[in-house]
Amino acid sequence: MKSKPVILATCTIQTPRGVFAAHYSAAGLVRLDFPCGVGAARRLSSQRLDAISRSVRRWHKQAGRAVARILQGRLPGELPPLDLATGTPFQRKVWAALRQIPAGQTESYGRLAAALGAPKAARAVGSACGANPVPLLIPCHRVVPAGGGLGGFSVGLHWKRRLLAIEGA
DNA sequence: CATGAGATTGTAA
DNA sequence: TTACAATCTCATG
Repeated sequence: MKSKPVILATCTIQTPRGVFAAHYSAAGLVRLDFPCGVGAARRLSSQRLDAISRSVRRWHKQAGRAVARILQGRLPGELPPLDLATGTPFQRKVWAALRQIPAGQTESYGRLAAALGAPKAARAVGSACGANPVPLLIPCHRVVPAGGGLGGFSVGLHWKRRLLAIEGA
């Protein structure tokens, strides 16, 4: 039985680049939403921070600081715990590998696949990247096609370009 | 160098 | 079981 984690709180993160939304379960950060495009103000069921548990407040503080730092081209610092219960075993392996790519550096889908012991699963790795629920913190933007170009990005290619530029890659 | 077809893997419906 | 996806590689012109 695979069940989705229960979201306890949805909190916003204000940045010069827009408003992010972070969703938390009892285990940690479940998902990070990017600012949704053209001012289409999507309603967020955010709750008052003071009505939430102590741990969520701490996590949100860490998440907010990490996001802000990354957007400034600095290292994220300490991250909140991530609740990746939604992912399949393969996806979690991919996400774990993503977190080991240092800032300013890029990997190809194919090389990542090889690192996971499945040299021919490049395309599957791409799918797993697209399923990453916590972009930015899990740096899926550092993965590009072996043949050049940018590949794809779930939240919009302009973000991928922007993030890579910020990190100087 | 640009382009296209075929191979290949993991996932959701 | 089928169809799809943020790929790769190799054969051509």
